[in-house]
Amino acid sequence: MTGWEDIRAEVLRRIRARDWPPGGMIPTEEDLAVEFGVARATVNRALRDLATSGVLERRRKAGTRVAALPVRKATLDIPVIRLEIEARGQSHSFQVLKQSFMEPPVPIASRLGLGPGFKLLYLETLHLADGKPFAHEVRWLNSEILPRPLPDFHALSANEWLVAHVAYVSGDIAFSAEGASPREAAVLGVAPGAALFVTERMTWTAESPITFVRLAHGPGYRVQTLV
Amino acid sequence: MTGWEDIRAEVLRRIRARDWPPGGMIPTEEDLAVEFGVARATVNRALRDLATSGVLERRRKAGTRVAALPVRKATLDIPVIRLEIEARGQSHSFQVLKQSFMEPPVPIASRLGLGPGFKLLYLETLHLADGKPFAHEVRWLNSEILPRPLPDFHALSANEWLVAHVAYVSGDIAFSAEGASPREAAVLGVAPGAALFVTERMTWTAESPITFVRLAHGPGYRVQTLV
DNA sequence: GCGGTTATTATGTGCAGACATAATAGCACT
DNA sequence: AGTGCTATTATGTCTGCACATAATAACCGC
Repeated sequence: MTGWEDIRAEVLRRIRARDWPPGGMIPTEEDLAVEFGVARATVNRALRDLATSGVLERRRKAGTRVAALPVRKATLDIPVIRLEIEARGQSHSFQVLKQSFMEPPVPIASRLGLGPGFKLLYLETLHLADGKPFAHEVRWLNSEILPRPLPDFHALSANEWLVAHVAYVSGDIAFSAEGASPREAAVLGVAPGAALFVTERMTWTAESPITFVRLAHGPGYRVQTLV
Repeated sequence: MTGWEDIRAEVLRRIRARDWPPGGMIPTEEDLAVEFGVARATVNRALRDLATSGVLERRRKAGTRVAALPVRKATLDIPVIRLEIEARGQSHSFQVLKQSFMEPPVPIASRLGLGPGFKLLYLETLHLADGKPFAHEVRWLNSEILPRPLPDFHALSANEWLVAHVAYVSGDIAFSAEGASPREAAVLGVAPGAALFVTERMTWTAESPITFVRLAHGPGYRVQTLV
């Protein structure tokens, strides 16, 4: 009956009821274990979970306190774009607009840690939801990690091919808002300068960069999450 | 020497090295426990952690498999705006531009689940970083949950006052890109229609809405996270 | 007082064993 | 074949105990 989730819920209730006010200390794991009649490990699991979600702050010896200014940790699911569109009940398709092998612009090369003269595979793709423009994708790919002959990115999106075939190690994601460039405006069918939701991703293996992607989403795009 | 984090690292290495390919099954916890010479609970901790970050998919009896299309779970820290600015080494200040008591527009009222005629406290605030406009905040507050007399939101921002005094239960956050309204453009000092990064939050107690906030961030604002 | 060493303490993590639970696979019966 | 029960199995979680670790508190010599 009293699992660690029940304990977590009860602790959360006391915090929200201000039994344990923000910034205040709460009892030790051992005290709570006695009170709830469970093992300390069970209390630990509950409190650890609340700590990772930003509700509690824990330090050895110092004890556990309720976060004064809780840093809300929102967990965003970032699915493959095809699944994102299909989850809305729409059908996904895409067109490869451009494909070439060339030197990237300096800012991108430097962010990927590449010296001058290093050429990358450039791919420009338009993603469609129910046939209507959904997002504009610009991608730079390290061709050294690709097999020969090059895979056919017209058949399977570069994203999904990479997920299936290339071991990644690390990466980062950034979100921002940017005005549509003339090119983006034309491709997405919006006015130049229109506000686009942009996500940029970089991924790496242990040694070398894999890819840089910039996805520009048309108006109305929202990323949402519960807290 | 072999803690659960080492096991997690080794499992991740094998996944990324394609020893265990996407979509494939991995050995049972018990087998791995024997192989690594640790208790099953330790393996469980490692695999559970990888499952919550989207790398593994686990089901009872069915076993554990490597996610075929890993849904990257990016965890965003959403701090109080003051801390966000101070973390950049800038100083935070704010101005309350408007404060009144009135009926919210229909879309906001309906999203908060309020009937017609229900009045809310309206607060419009400009947040500054080193004295320069940083974000424009529009907030609707359920005045029924506020003490009388009303707290002075000129001294302490509404956000921080709420965090310190009101028990919340649930909420959601959404991110989008929107063109600057004339009002926003004037206040933030940007051109009308300029792309703004907008975050909208709603929070609730168990019974009633607490607040709706819309934060419009000026150009250059980015939300970033490692994966 | 002051600075540095030592003891104490709360959390972090480990182990072995146990039972719970969900989902599959196999079997029996129609 | 199809259906429904049962056995099996991998993960989920709990207990009780142990030791590790980090940070505070107490102490001591000067």
